[in-house]
Amino acid sequence: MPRPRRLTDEDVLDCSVEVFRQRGYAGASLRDLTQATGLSAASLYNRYGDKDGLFISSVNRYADLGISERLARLEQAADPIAAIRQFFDEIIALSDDDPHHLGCLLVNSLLDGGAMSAQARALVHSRLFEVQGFLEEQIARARKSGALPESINPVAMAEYLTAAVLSLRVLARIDANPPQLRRIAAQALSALGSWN
Amino acid sequence: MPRPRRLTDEDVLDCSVEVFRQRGYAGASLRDLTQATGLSAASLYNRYGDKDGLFISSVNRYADLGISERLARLEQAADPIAAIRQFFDEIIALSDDDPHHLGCLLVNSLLDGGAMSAQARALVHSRLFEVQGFLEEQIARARKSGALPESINPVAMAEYLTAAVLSLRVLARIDANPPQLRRIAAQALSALGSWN
DNA sequence: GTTGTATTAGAGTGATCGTTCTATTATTAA
DNA sequence: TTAATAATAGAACGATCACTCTAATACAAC
Repeated sequence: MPRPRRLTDEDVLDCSVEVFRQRGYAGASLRDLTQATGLSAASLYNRYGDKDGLFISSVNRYADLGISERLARLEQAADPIAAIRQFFDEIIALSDDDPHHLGCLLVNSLLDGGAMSAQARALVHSRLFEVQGFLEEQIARARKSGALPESINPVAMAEYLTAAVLSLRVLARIDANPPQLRRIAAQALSALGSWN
Repeated sequence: MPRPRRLTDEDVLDCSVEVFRQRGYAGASLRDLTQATGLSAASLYNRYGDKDGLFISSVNRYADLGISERLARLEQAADPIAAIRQFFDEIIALSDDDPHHLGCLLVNSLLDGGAMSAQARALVHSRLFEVQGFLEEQIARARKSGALPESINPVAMAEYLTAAVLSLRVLARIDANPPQLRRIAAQALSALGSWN
């Protein structure tokens, strides 16, 4: 019976995600956010409570689409090594299709010094490290199937590849070109075997 | 003939560097900065012009001590490969001795969305990529001396190792432990040869 | 229609932002 | 001493901050 929402949550959050990626937590003002989303301040506060709540919802929206969905799809692959390589390819494609160098909301927010809540900070951390869990799982799968030697430690290798992903996302925020990102990814992935 | 300064530039900037590392550009308020440095707002503005000027001076102070001085010293080493390994060791030692996880001012600022000037942003970029220049030079030296094979491309390898440094500094900002950083560094450095 | 309810726009809240002004202080050259 | 000069402290500036209040609005159930 109530008046219907003019904008869906998805539309609103997709806009706020862009603002937070561009300006960071402290740098994104409520004016920026209302202008970008098209929602008035009152509406934003009714829906999300406060700026921190909007940020948390934005992080979840970003991670659901950019990470969880992607990882769930890639986990279906028959070949775990191919899944890892595909993941790196997609990360680079993301960076390639980012003309304004917004970078990754999670990586940007990791380093962000703004006064976000401890809850928001923990969320950023945990959503980002879904990637490490995925990598660990695929490496363990590959080891079990014999595609990777027993001598490889899944935890250590996943840590290493996660670090490589972090660096790719940092470089995407600045001026790195796709060929450079591909070279770096190939070098990092060579730790998994010589057929790169 | 003028009244002498109560605090030296070095003292002031060492304090402002800490604030900017902790809070970022947008997150560091003038109140934070005056409290940390012990200088009144008027004094800060007389010396550095505005917040952006103070930030630029802070970045230069940080990079002079943390990067330029370090690289100049390591460039004196007889063995370029050892110089590179030593550089990674020192980066990890820095991260180890960072109980509040301030991280690297340059890397943090790279991703910072705050409204710093284009000049400040360019400065951060150029000071950080002194590292890549150093790595490239050492790799070229090692190749010339036969310590590295001709097949290694100095530019690509320097890009790769710089990416590894970026990831180490990102991890230092969060919760990475020294052994993890050492494992990641060793894996990255293994690209230079098998004696890691 | 009427009623009930969530949504909305827009003005308004005190607090804090970066910045500047005023007046005072501390020092040295003359 | 005195004059000249830069540094200082602290109050004050308008602007903007995150946030809230008030009223009007738009819809569904009845």
